[in-house]
Amino acid sequence: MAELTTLKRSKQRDAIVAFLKTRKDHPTADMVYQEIRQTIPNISLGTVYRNLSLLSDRGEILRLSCDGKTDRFDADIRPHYHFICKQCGCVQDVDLPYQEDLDHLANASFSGTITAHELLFQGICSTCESGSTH
Amino acid sequence: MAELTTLKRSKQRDAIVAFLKTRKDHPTADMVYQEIRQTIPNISLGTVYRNLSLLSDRGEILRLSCDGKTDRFDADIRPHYHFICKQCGCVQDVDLPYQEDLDHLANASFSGTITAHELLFQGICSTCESGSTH
DNA sequence: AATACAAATAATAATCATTACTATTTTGGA
DNA sequence: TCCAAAATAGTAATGATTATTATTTGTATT
Repeated sequence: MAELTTLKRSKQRDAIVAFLKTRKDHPTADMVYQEIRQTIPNISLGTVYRNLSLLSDRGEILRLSCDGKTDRFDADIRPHYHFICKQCGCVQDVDLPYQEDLDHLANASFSGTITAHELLFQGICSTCESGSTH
Repeated sequence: MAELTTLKRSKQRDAIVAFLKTRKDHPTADMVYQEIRQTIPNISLGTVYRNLSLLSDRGEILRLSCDGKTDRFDADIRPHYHFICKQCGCVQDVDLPYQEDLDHLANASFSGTITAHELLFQGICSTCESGSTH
């Protein structure tokens, strides 16, 4: 996975990272693609996927699997939790510090070794709550 | 999603549920298919997918999205946590009660309404630890 | 600045998991 | 037994992602 080859910069990869840093909604690969096309019209979708995988393999961005469907990407690599709205499917950050004690608690009765966890909250986002469309 | 149509029994669906109840490793749709074929040789993969979706929509089984790739299914519908091995990818149950306080903590600083969460632990399973293959 | 070579790209094809379609069969109540 | 709804097998289609390949680009070295 994470081969340690020498990276060479490309304006495509730079644009992908720069775009991700402006966003807090954890875009999918296709959302990144649609956005970068505005400035680099002939960028290939494969290039977007390859760079997103390369960057997350190297730990420069986070890959999130919130629904079973498409992965999302996050330029904020600090450990933090996420929320997904059951109605509109939007993904947001949750302002709750990483709970290390969960790893200790779980390890106590686990046969292998637990080193980390991912926590995904579910519910209804504020937008869906106000505009009652159900 | 969850249409409330009258169910009619089928030996295919019965076999799927019965099989899932014998397993604690949260099989994928294809694993279910491969197993059921042993007793119902001409079962269709589409039938397996349709029934797994139908059953999880009705809350009779759980659908798990542990890696970004393929969904897994669990006949144990009580809220509980899971573990995925970073080395072999196996999925196991974690013996830790559902932490309701996490939902309260997260809600305190959240704009919408959080009703539940999913928690996935990561690390190395005991099998990978003993057989050191790296 | 020119050279050289590895890395990156665009474009396309291929793969994998999953869903949709359709004609036929099965189920369970009238 | 009869019938309509539900379920099925088999197949085609979809959507997300990865692989392939010929060409282009970045950067270290002359």
